[in-house]
Amino acid sequence: MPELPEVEAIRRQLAASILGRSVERVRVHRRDVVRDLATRRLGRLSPGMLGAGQRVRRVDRRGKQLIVGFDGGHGLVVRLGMSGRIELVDAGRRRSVPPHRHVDWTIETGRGGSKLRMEFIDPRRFGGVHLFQSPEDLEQRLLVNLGPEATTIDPKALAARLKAGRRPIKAALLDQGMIAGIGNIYADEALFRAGIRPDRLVIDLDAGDLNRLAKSIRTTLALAIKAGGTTLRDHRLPDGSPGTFGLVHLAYGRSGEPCRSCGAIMSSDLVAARSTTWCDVCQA
DNA sequence: CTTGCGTCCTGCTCGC
DNA sequence: TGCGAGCAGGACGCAA
Repeated sequence: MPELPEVEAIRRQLAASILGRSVERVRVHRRDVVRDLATRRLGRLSPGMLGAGQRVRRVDRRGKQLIVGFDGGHGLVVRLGMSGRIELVDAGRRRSVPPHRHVDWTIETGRGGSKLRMEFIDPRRFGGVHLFQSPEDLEQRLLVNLGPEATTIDPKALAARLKAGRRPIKAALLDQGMIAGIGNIYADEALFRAGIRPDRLVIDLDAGDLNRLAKSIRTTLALAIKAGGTTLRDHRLPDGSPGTFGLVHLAYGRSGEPCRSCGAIMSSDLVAARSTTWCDVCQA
């Protein structure tokens, strides 16, 4: 499940390979993954709307969203959802078509005619490709409801955003309008590192809690990005390699196992309708 | 307004 | 061994 670290690791590989390159061809194999209101506004979906015939001018990220921009300021936002991934392969290499490959882009590399193929693959189809017409359209329509970036969150911004909500802190962390980029894995990891139980109500957190939480969010995400994210099953970097952060998870997926800090058996339950794991001793 | 819950979708795991 | 139920969850729509 790609969260901020997975998307950022993907973005870095992608940018290194396709930034400044020309898109020769775009093929949409499943129209309904191109989910965009703009499509309806603009009428027909054309390859040019997905970058065909243009250069890649930006490869950015906001929260969990991957942003690819083309000449003229238009572009697309890839949401990976649960099982989505971006694969980058040599277009000349013979290989079987991966199942659930919904869109692919053929990209010129400028080196002796070899070409790359970028593929959007998403079995569960919780993800999709959203089109924007300009940087303003991107900001105002696709990114407008996102809170501040989790990678750089500070205690003040965190407190201002959370206010005094009467819901579990984990539910607030999963809310992209509060902070952008955190999902189920990194919510559990950050809360463990901050020593805060996931079911603590936001209103019950004090300044010390928020300080530790903001810091743990930043450090957890930084470490995870460096590791290429967490590969449970689906996540792969564009070159096919897995992320290795799962090897050093302290909370997520460790229900019933000994706490890596104190040795107590890790507890788990549903919080915010998501499976949640924590340590009763280390988190208060 | 805030919060909570059902829905989408496929593939994997588990139990009988 | 085979098969069906249960589970995983990001974002969104709707209800209270």
